[in-house]
Amino acid sequence: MTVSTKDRILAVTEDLFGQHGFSATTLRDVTDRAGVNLASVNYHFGSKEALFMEMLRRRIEPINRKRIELLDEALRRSGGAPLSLEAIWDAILRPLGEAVTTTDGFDEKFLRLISQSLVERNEFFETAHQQFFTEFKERFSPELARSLPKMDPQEMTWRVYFSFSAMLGAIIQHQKIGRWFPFLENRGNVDNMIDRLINFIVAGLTNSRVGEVPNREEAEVRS
Amino acid sequence: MTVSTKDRILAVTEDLFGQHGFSATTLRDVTDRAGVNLASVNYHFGSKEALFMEMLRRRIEPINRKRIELLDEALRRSGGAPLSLEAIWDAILRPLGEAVTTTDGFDEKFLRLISQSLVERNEFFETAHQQFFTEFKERFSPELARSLPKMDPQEMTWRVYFSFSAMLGAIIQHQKIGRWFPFLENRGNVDNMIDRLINFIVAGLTNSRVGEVPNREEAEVRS
DNA sequence: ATCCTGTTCAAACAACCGTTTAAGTCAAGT
DNA sequence: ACTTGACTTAAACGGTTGTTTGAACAGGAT
Repeated sequence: MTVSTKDRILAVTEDLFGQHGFSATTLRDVTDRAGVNLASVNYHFGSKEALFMEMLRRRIEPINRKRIELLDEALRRSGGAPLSLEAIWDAILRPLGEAVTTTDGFDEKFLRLISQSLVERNEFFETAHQQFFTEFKERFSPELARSLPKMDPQEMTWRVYFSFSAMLGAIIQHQKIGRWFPFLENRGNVDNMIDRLINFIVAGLTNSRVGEVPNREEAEVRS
Repeated sequence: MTVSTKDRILAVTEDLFGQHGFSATTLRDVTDRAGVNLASVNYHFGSKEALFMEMLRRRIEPINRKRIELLDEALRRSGGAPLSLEAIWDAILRPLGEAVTTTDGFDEKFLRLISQSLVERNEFFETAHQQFFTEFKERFSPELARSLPKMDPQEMTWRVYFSFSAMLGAIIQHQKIGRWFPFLENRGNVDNMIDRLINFIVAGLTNSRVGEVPNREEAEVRS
């Protein structure tokens, strides 16, 4: 089976963008590695920018579609009753987890691609992420509010922000996890990491303490 | 008072690197904006890479130095007794907070600089961050273990990883906070955000639940 | 006055960038 | 057989890149 020039270019672009970012990736790098002619990029995509936009769009859209699907499905099963925080964050994290999973663990190339796209200062890259967040605010935010009805909205917003920070930070830093914590078990198990991340996030969201940090010096005994 | 050519270059480099990253920042951009001659970069720093390394080194080193100082100080006050988790994370987060604070709130330029440096694939940039983590593992990690003596080391490591993810994610995503949550109060208050982040992290670290997510559908009632 | 050292300057260097061009290929449609 | 349209190709385009060069400048020491 032969792969089309277009797909060959897109595949290589994913790799190189994840490794070096937009500016440092040259079209000659892409076309040489893909084994296609330099001009075919401008022929099929119009420009370098359009190529990278198309590459990112193809990767991000399915994830967000799956997220909405999982949320709808959970709501259907609950009969419209408020969901558990675990179910909500499962719908957010599991499609992302699937997208970054290969047959043998994490897809480091794709993780780097996401990291780069989050930092890249470019109109499309920002609107692409912005688009997910409007979806999130409209669909997931009300569900979180229904599941934590007694929480102050301002406090809730901060905690949701930190939850997202933990999620995105975990992705961005993932390539360093092996170097930082070489003895960590289950490093390659995506579902295991997501389970642990959900536990961490839910604990932060349901924390009973509000306001300033007491910041006494001595430790209280904790289990 | 006149500012030296070297310092003028470094200041502009910080700005432009934060805005566009390493590759997309040209030396002509830097020297034009700084009002100095193009060749002065290679004269004072040797190369473009060396310039960016020096720029980052000058910014990161004081933060890590201050972190160790705060930890030592807290241990002196506690007489060597185990510290509260809040005190430990205060030592980690407060120097970072100071570094990204100007007279009127967050220093977005510097936040972007850190974000870029975390994703940039470059030998020095990686060893610079690596350096902090060896320091962290040798000094902060044992203190965390002393403060949570009953916790399984593997579980602890995962939670520390997520804590760092939340911290770095909060920095990287900070530029988007206004667009995502326009009605969020206290957005510009650095200390306030750090207080909230410490609460979030400590809740995640002290979470009593371990293992797989139960993931039932209906919400339990939470305060 | 002369030399020395550190710095600045305009100009040029070769290499590389994204994009365009025009000719060439090849299979399907008539 | 001929035409059409989609695609590929090598070569060139003008512009920009980081770096180097050698002359010019300034100020203190000899």
